[in-house]
Amino acid sequence: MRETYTIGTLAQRADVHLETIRYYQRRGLVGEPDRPLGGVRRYTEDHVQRLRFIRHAQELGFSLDEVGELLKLEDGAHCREARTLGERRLADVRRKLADLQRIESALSVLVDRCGAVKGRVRCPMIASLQAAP
Amino acid sequence: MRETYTIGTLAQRADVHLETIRYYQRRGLVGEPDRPLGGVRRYTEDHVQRLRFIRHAQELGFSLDEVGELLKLEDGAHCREARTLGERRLADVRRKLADLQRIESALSVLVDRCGAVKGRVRCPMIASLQAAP
DNA sequence: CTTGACTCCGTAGTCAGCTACGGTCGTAGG
DNA sequence: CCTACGACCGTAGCTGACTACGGAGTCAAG
Repeated sequence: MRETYTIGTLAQRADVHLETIRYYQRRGLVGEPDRPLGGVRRYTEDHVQRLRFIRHAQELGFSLDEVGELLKLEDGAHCREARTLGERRLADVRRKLADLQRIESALSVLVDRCGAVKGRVRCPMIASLQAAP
Repeated sequence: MRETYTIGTLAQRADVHLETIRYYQRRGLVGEPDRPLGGVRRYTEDHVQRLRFIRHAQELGFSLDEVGELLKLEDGAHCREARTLGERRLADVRRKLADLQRIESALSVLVDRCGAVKGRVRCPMIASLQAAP
């Protein structure tokens, strides 16, 4: 028969903070098993899986709301919907990537110029921040 | 003589929300002029400049705490310190960039695979989220 | 001198994703 | 049976950067 865990053990096995599990339950991402007449809930390997699913999705940048959407497609039979979610995420990631790349190049120019400065010249980093709109 | 503005006008000229200015004041990023005996404070072009400085720094990814540090170097005479701040920021930006790039490539592979799927095969996106740790 | 727009000020709410606290109850080991 | 350790539960706090609200005061135009 299947092993079961209390919430603390589940937290350890899935490497997720206990309070985080309770938080996910409140958000409806993780189901709570019935508790036997005022007893203690027992979780199964399915719950471990689900917590891993959530973490994997988060690692790809999905928000918990989006994770909720993905969990509805858990049976793997709605690939088009999953793809749409992935595309949205990808678009967002690419936007952020472009932003960061602009920042990276601006910043590295400034840092380099600060390194090249000799004597009492106005600091290029500060000067750039003071520049017109 | 110099023009002065009330906070609302300052907000318009610097294109910053009025409450944001008050927030910056509380954080000590922007000084408040004395108010003449229970009257209304009057701001100058210097304040507009400072708000722009803050926005520029934020656009390079500096946090408001870091902006505070930068503002201490406003005279442009402490280039080494400014450079150090810039380097820290740059390191952080590059870390985030690397993270996002990993996400981008993982996600684009998955989206592509979802696009290539024919028939009733298990959705690659979902399958990947369900995969082992 | 009144009206109405604006300022001042403190406090509280927003977003996301947790994390913590504290009192009460269940339960496993000795 | 007693004692810990943990589960349960609601609620509150945290981060960062705002944004909103409400009541009192000020100021300029008409």
